[in-house]
Amino acid sequence: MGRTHRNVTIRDVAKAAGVSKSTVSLVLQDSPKVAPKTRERVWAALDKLGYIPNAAARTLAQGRTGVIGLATVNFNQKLTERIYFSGIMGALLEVLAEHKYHMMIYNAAVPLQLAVDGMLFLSVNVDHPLVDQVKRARLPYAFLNRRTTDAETPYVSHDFAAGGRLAAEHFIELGHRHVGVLTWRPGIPPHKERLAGFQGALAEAYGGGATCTVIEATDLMPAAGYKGAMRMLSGPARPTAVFVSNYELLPGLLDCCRDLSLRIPGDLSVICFDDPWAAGAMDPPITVVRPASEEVGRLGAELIVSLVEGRQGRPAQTLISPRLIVRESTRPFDHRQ
Amino acid sequence: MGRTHRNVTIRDVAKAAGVSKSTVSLVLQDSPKVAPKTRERVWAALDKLGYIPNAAARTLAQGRTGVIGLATVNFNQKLTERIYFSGIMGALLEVLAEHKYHMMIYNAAVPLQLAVDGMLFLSVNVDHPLVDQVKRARLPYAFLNRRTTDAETPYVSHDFAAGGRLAAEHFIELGHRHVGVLTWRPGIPPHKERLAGFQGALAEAYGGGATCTVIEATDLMPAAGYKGAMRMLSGPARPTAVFVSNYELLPGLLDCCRDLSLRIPGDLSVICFDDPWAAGAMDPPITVVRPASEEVGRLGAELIVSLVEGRQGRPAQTLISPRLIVRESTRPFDHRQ
DNA sequence: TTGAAAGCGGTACCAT
DNA sequence: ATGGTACCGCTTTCAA
Repeated sequence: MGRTHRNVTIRDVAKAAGVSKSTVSLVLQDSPKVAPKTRERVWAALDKLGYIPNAAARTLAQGRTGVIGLATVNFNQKLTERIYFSGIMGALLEVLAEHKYHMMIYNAAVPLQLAVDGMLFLSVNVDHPLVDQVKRARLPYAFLNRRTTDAETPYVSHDFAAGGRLAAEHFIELGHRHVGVLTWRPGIPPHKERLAGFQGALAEAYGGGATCTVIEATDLMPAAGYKGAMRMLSGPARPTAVFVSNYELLPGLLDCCRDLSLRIPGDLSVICFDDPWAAGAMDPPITVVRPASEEVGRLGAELIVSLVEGRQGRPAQTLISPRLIVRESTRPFDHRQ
Repeated sequence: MGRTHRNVTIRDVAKAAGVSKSTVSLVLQDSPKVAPKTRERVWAALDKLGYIPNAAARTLAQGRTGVIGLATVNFNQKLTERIYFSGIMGALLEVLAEHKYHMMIYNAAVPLQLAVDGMLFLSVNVDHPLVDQVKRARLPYAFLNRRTTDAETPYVSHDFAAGGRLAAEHFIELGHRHVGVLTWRPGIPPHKERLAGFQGALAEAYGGGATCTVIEATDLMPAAGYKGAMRMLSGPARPTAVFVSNYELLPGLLDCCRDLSLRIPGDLSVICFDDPWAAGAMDPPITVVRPASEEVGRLGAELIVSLVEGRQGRPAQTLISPRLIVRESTRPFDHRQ
């Protein structure tokens, strides 16, 4: 399977068809300026020799690749298994395909050979060195799942704060005053914003008259979720409602409730950020705040394509609001408790 | 963000440093043949001008891209959300990065511009037109999640039949004789093999002395799983154990059991092919046959790299056996029932 | 140690 | 309608 023979080039085809390179090139581009008879002869030669165009040569000549890059800091097992990855990925690929673009995946671990017309940064911080390289190459780019403070840098992200608010407001409506948040790395933007939104809504509704216990899991393994949940739920000042800020912590929480014989939603209301697989088929079906990852993917793809193709149509900065999906893990606070 | 200015080329750098293109090229490749002083001058110019190499030009000159392609027939929302996709993807990206390759994703929906050193086909049938194109281009390639009948075509896949057998053997050990399989499209290779393995083991153990009800879901939506499960479980000849051949059908089955007040594993033992998210945190934790997707990704990446680089090290055809993970959804058949 | 020049495989302009 | 030819940006001989 090695590359033994030289590949067939446009030149070979030209010779075989008895025409010039230019003519073959025109035929390949379906130009109307070629006489039907010539066209046929060229096609025959193309077919017979099994011509396959050389993408690099074409790119070099045209200055465009027909490829959009997707870069992230760490494409690894953990990342690709995360729920938001697959959602975004599918939408990106669908929309890019509609616009006739392929996608190249750039791993920050590999020295990057820029061979794309534009770049999407997925969950990459704005000040990452990768970004500089792309800027220097003068490639159009946009951020996904990250927002920026300036008004120029294009991005499509979730309104994480709105998501947090949604959860808090649902709890508030149900009369819960003693609530908890199970989170992870509350310092990084997406989690920080969820928490801020949640606490903001709480403060607006109750002023200081509510308690909100924030527990930070040490990592995203089920065991860490369990331990965090245990810390929150085993004490005397147990909250009556918990917002799980990251879906990967949910199984641990559910296990913990089972072990403590806490019924959901009887003893504890639960909202999960993210709508993980089978959340609706769990026992009980879990109320979630669902970020529209597909939407981010879709708009992100449209955005980068419009930037690449120089259309200025769509807004360069978009924030998508998550949706609250009420299922059966939340219920009104029972004052007789 | 348009491409206004021309990009800095090796030629500009050469002029700025007062040397020739060749010297700059040598410096870029860390060649020892350049005098230290010259090297420094060139570096300074490189830096000052913010030079970014043009990948297409380099590829054209060298005949290699440093990119491996991943092609599938339909990269869409549904696919990327499938459990095996993320598992394979993560492993592929990790291993390719170790070997300094990026990955290009080819969507069969877009006319394919071959700009890679080798191609992986993910769940693409061997006779698909895509494959022909790649063969004609004389690119090394390998199949993932598909096996071939000949002895040459390289592939890495799961031993789906072994997976089916594993499930059946577990049921047999537990004394179940009346079993069911909830499947989908039993005609396509991966599903066909699971079913064949399952039924084969059953026949070996019991000869004709067992009943195996096979129900085919109409699609992979939860509702279809529910309907299929209902057909299997609501009749009088209800099996005592069910093998769910596709994880996407599992939620429907669980719902159905709840509605029919069938306890798992008390009234029904359940094994699921695939180990979906939170299967171990469900109530009860589900016994599964887990295909080693990461392993397929890892070996697939190693394989294509070795083919591209002309090393003949590793076997070209590999089948990975799934593992049975016994949790709490299976138990011995109770003859007093 | 450095430079000149010939490709790599296309595209596109300008003649004819 | 077709052919000649000058690029596109980089690598890689080959001479000097």
